[in-house]
Amino acid sequence: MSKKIARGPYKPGRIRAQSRDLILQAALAEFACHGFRGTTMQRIAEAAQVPKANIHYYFSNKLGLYGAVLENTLNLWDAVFNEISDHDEPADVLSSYIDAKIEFSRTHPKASRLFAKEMISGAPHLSAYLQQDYRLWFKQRMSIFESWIAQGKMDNVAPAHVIFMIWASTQYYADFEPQILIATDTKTVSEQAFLDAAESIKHIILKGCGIR
Amino acid sequence: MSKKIARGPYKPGRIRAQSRDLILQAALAEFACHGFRGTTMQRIAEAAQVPKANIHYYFSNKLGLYGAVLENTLNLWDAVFNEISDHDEPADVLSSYIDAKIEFSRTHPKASRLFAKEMISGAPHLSAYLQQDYRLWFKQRMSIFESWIAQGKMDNVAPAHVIFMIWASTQYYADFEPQILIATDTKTVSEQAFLDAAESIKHIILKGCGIR
DNA sequence: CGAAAAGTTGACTAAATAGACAGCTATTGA
DNA sequence: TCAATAGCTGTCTATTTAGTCAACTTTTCG
Repeated sequence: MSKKIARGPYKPGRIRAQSRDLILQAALAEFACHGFRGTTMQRIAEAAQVPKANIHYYFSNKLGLYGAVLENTLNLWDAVFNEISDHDEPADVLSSYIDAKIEFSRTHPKASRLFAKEMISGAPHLSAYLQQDYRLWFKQRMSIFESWIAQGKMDNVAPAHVIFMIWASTQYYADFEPQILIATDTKTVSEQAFLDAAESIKHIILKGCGIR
Repeated sequence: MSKKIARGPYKPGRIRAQSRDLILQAALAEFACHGFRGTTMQRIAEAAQVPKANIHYYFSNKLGLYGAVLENTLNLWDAVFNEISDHDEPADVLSSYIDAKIEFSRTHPKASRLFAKEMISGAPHLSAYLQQDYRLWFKQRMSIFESWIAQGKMDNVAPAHVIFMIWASTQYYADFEPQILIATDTKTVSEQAFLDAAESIKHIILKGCGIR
């Protein structure tokens, strides 16, 4: 451990070494798998291959580290949330969103699992982060769905439940991977399986909502 | 704590007092919320209102207790799994199954969450329990779907993904309750919300699969 | 009844854990 | 070059935790 990176003018707490990223990455893996209380600083240190004391150099304490990991994760979510506002036709909007969500599950399974663990535990550390934007996003999408229904572009299905169904179905492929592996008797969920999943979900959601 | 129950002929480890159920119930709540490692025997003891040492009278150790809780939970799942073999028409079969799954989410949210936590953690303690029956059940349903497709009773959608979609959508209402509460800005998920969810899921899945 | 077993518990122990801290090395910028 | 600071780490400590144990109370059944 003797890697350093270029550093700008001295501003305490601004620019940090690579170790910080190693720690965040290892912490995400551990927290996603064992939750906040179930994760030990020692295990994170071992996974990141840094001494435990080094973690406490970059993060005030365990909760601080967890908060940093959560924040990283939520920024990733936001990117997917906002990636769908260009199109107008329900079929295009939902298709893109489902594709983006499935792709997120494939490329960021740990982030998805961390989020899921938080939710299942009652979101004890999450409320502070989302509250504001989250509801706004949800309400806006709800009203878009309602206008589509009014225009006869889709069936009169409760918009909230459609959104929940999309979230549930797409996140499932990251969060419940073992269940998929056991059921399908395979070792890994292939990229093709993710693509197939996206196709099936799109078919069922679009046709099921009477779109197009 | 001085309640006892009627006991049969003396067979060590056969018939146990009410405390055992209290402990199992408290343990389910704690494990479902904090996972295996994140749960302490002390907290379970407090929740069950028994001394910690009493837990170790009924259960060999923490893992033994967790195993007992898991087994209880999986027995509940099995009941739902097998509750759908009477009907023949896809619409009836899927409707009943979705209703049963949503009802399970409503009445046994903790069991659902415990199961979800296990899956997200990589199912470290679960493999031993299901493996056998689980795949069989899955394969049987898959072939039923395939025969429906062959008979033109439903669209050619990959059966596995349909099942995953039903599992994901129905379990979501138990596992991700906080996400629902935040999104819909409510305090609790009402029974009516569960019924609405079931209706929406049934509508989308059935129509989406081209059934009836 | 009364001995034996079931059921219960407070007090203890060994291990694990979060975090503190003093001292070390490497890098910076004047 | 060199002092100041960033970056790093071995060691220690107070606390929490799983699990033990011996002693206690209640129930069973001959």
